[in-house]
Amino acid sequence: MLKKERHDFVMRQINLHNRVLTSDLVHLLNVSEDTIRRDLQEMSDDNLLYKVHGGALSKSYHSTFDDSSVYAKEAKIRIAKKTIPLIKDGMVILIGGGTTIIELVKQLPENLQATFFTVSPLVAVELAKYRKIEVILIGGLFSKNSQITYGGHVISQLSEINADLCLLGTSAIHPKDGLTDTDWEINQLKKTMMSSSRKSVVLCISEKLNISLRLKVAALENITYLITELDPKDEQLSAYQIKNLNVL
Amino acid sequence: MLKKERHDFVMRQINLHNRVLTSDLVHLLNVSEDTIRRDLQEMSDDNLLYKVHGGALSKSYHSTFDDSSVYAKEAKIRIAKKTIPLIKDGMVILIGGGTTIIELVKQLPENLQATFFTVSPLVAVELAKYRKIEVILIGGLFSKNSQITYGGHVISQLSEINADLCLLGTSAIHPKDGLTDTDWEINQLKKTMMSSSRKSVVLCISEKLNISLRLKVAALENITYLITELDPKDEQLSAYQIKNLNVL
DNA sequence: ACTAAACACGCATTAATACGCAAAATAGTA
DNA sequence: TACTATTTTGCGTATTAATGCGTGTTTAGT
Repeated sequence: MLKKERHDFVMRQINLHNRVLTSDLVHLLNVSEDTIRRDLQEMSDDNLLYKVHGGALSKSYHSTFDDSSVYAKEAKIRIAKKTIPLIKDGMVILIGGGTTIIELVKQLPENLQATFFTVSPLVAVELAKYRKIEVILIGGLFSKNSQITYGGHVISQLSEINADLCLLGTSAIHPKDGLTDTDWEINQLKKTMMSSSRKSVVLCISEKLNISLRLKVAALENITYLITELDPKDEQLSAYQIKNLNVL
Repeated sequence: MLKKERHDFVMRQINLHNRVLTSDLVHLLNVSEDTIRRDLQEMSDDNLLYKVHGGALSKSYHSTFDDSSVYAKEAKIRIAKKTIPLIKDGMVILIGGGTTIIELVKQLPENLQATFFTVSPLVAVELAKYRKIEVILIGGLFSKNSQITYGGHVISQLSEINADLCLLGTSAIHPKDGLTDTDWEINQLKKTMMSSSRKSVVLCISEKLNISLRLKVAALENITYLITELDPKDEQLSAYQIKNLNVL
């Protein structure tokens, strides 16, 4: 294989997954580590990628993506870490939008093999970086506010799905009022997503606890897992320790 | 065998396989390495192929992945500027994916009021920034390679639409072979998009000119506008000056 | 602070290339 | 046809590029 072809291959991998491992390339291209390293070095000199120990990263990924501005990122990563054990190979999963969900997706294990349905383009793009994950983006009207698709078409598509797990971010949760929201469309969406899957997981940073908004999405009883960044035994969570709801 | 015949042979090989090895050509054409090298050098000088150590590559192969860099950005903005007058208030528009299209979207006038259908989440997100634009994201399987939705569901949705305009980026365009592509799914998609709209606009940076790939999307005759960053009178475009095709 | 993996460097080997020149092929002309 | 001018080709030789291996060093993860 010609050097230029290798370079293009690497660029494809990087555009695709935002990262490549030297060891993978060695295996995929059947050349020595040195050759790969020299390739990466050269491409790095040409400003085509960002070289790191063990491989290389997409330049754009590294510069344009401003992770730092994500609010409460640490907490969201803690939540993600606790959520991942619930996701198993072969599952069919409905996943919502929002920054907590995006953070979760970024933490997924590299070799997870699963099918994800989502209404969020950004989540779809992020999920697409995983080689073994199949992504289905539910189409419809695109909401400028919430950056998700909505509308009757979306609802009807969602209701035809039979998923194992439903992963949702939270606007507000309250011991008595359960899961609530302000936006009618999102409300409808979340309801449908929950009723289309066997189990539902609600990801919630602690500051959204004990808040109640106007539109009810679901009662606490209908949630299977509630995941926050807090210790499950934390007293802030005591009001949520009810039957059938696993607080993690 | 005459030199011209050898050149044609090489071009066929390149259009077919995207590459040729010097050593293969020596064997296939029964001439010395020097002759092959001189041939390749000559064709490279004529901008017909991209010469590398060990052989030569199709120009399209070379130019496929320069997207992430700012290199072609100027050209893309020029293209966008020329395209905008074609877009009028009230139109229903099908729009594809790709960086040229993204650049176009970024240049749209703030007050444009139109309805856009797209298969690209990234384009949808970008379009959503315009207050008066309605965005419909066509849902389906999400392609990791091309970052667009594809599959039967997408096609059937698209075919129900009756749009005024169809805006497409280009993989390759050729005076005889018309619009071509390598990827089957994208090919299907583009075909459907074009047949679902009254007029079609092809945005094409000049380095994609005179390249032919394996799968045919459309003949030149079926394109309404071809827009490049070049002056319409540029000689590189003379082969595209045919009836019913407006070169801008 | 320790260990395995990842890395950089120099070197040898092989492959690919460029260059000059002479033989061969081709084209043009009387 | 014969003769010359021009182009094209192949070969020998020198040069350059690409690759893999051995060595010692650096790095990341625990």
